[in-house]
Amino acid sequence: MTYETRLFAALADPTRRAIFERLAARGQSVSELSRAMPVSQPAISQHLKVLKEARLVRDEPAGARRIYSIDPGGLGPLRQWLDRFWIEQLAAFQSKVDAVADREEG
Amino acid sequence: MTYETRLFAALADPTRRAIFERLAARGQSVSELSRAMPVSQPAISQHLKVLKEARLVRDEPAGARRIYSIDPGGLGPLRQWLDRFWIEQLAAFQSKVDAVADREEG
DNA sequence: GCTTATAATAAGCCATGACTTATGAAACTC
DNA sequence: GAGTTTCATAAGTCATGGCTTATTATAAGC
Repeated sequence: MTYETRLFAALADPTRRAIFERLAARGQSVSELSRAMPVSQPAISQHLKVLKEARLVRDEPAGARRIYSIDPGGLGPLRQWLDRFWIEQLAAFQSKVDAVADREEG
Repeated sequence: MTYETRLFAALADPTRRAIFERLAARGQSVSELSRAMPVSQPAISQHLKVLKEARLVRDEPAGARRIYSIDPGGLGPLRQWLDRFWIEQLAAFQSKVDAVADREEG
């Protein structure tokens, strides 16, 4: 699986996005997340694994706990992907503008 | 299913992203897409349906054909979602800066 | 040291999703 | 108008994904 696909797939699940958004507000442990969410602890751990493999999240041991938090640059590739189309759309728009200009000249 | 989920889910499939990227370059018909891609015509139609429901793509009849193209504002919600975290991350950074400033003052 | 808390992994279940072939329905081409 | 092209939908198959309960490993606390 491509890294890009991993990224989009990680964000495609609503539970996983909810976890990500919680972590964006504040880093926290697995148990804290699982207490706040309507799924079991193993489910949370599995989601965190997927998020981590997509480099959206990182973890750090803290005693028996493990604090998960947002990986700061994690959304960078998503932004880059998005910007590609921003550019392309601009280019497409520009060529239409040019076409009109040419028509009015000629 | 939430609209946001539909959007991410639509982009999570690599074949579907490939279709989207082709259409970003140039609007084209189903048959044209299916000739260029390694899946059957029905598969293409099914993918286009998903992309359309995510408002990433629109279509227009042209005789027996049907020309699909990018929906211009389709990526807007994705950008907005992304910007939310951009802001949040900035805010988190700012509070750290403030903390350091307070420490140096006190 | 024994118990308790925390989190990861294993195994199994069920729904969904991506694909296929087959078919039907419009619209053009001659 | 018969044949052809184009596209959507139906139906079926197979793999994957998200969840559960059960279990194990590691660290804390008394």
